[in-house]
Amino acid sequence: MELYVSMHTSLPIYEQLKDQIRQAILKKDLLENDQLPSVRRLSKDLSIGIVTVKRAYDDLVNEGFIISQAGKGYFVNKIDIKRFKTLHTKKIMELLETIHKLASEVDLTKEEVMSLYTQSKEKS
Amino acid sequence: MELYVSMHTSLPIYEQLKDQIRQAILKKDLLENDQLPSVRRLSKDLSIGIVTVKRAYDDLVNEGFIISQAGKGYFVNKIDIKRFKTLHTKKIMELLETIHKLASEVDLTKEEVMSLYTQSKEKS
Amino acid sequence: MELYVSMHTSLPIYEQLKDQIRQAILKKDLLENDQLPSVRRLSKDLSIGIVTVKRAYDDLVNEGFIISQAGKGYFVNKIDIKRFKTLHTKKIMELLETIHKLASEVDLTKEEVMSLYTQSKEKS
Amino acid sequence: MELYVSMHTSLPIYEQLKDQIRQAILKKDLLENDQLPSVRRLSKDLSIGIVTVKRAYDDLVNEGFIISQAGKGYFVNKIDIKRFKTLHTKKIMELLETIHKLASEVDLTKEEVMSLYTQSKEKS
DNA sequence: GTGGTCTAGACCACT
DNA sequence: GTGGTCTAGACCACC
Repeated sequence: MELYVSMHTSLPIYEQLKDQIRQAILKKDLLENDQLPSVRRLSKDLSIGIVTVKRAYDDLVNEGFIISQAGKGYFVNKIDIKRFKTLHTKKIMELLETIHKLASEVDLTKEEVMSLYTQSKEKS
Repeated sequence: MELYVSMHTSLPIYEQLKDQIRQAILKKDLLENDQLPSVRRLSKDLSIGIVTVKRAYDDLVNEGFIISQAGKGYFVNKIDIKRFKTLHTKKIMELLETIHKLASEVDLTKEEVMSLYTQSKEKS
Repeated sequence: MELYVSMHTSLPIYEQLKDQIRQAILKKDLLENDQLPSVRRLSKDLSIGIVTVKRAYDDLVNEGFIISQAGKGYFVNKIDIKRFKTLHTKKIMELLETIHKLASEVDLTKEEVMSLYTQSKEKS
Repeated sequence: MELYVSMHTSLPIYEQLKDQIRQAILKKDLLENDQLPSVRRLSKDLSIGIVTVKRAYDDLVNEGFIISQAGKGYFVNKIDIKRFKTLHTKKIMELLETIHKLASEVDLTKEEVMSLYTQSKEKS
């Protein structure tokens, strides 16, 4: 798998790494039990700090995407994609309800909110 | 101003009060320095607990809509409605970006998110 | 973590709790995702009312330090301490500008304002 | 008395007017019962809207600096400068206490806060 | 078990 | 009179 980082963005490096690895797992580019590059190796290849890589890996461990095996390395965890999607959709619903409340306070219609959403998609 | 609460809704009483007072201020039914009903008075009039009224008032103080003067009462604060709307829209944009990120992780299309939003509107 | 409250101070109990928990998070004694004592537990341990504990926790949720998960408990939120300090300093600057305006209206010199600040420090 | 407004500032025009008139009264450039320029006159002289002038005058009436006499105009009110100073100093003390609390949360020393104050003075 | 909401009192300090 | 704080219960829904 190919990982890369950009210095020309406000997104922290470890977040960039997390996003890519998460995506790779969800798109099945990385499969269960696949080993991730070692912290030192990735640090060298991308010319970034060891701590930064460690931070990304640790976060992903916390999120349940990967597991750490002491002395061996980090490996892709078994993911229940269905459950993952359900949780994500639930989170999105919650955010939408918050938005709905905020929107009603400033009299924004559904169409205006959708237009804002399209804008936010184009930005990224 | 007329305030009322309904027991036949899932919306907490203090949220109902907050919504009504917030709207009254935004619609200029309540003007700067207007005094709100005292906590005890409103508690009696609506047959609800003192703490419930206070909870609503305190939240509105936190949101900057009203101010409290110990020993005198609660009063409508000076609000820059334009600034308020700008901040609100900005907050909505941020939430939409978070949603966009989450949605891309589970391959939800714009249309599917829109449909979820419509659902969340219908619930309330 | 050890929490305690004193009845021999004018500082409200919930403010004492908030201060201690906030400091613990900022000093990294409490880390992301750490669980706080349950409302009932802390209420019993400190011999204070449930509502008082909840008031402290809810305020900290509002400030973004912790999050609540219904049915599970309160947990330390992900905090960007740098950003937090920047925002705090900005807020202080704004207050100082307000003070500056007020001070100029009553011809208070910088030294007199400084002296008032020292007094306010001694009170607490 | 000379009044002027600048378009090259973020401060609303009516705030600029209020500041100048308040200052004039406190510096005794305007004395009790002095008549202010009529709303229409000032609006023409400064090439600003009637509503803007009215807004400034009304705010000053609210603050107790001037009074409106229907059909005659606006006049400087009797000001208890001592009381005014006391109230202002009290307000400043409150703001300083808020600052003190914020400062202690981010470990800012008294000296650093004072330095920020000096900066805010230089900006204006 | 947990938090979320609500009630019905109480006492204090300020105006 | 007012708000500010606090207690000691209660019921619900979620996990």
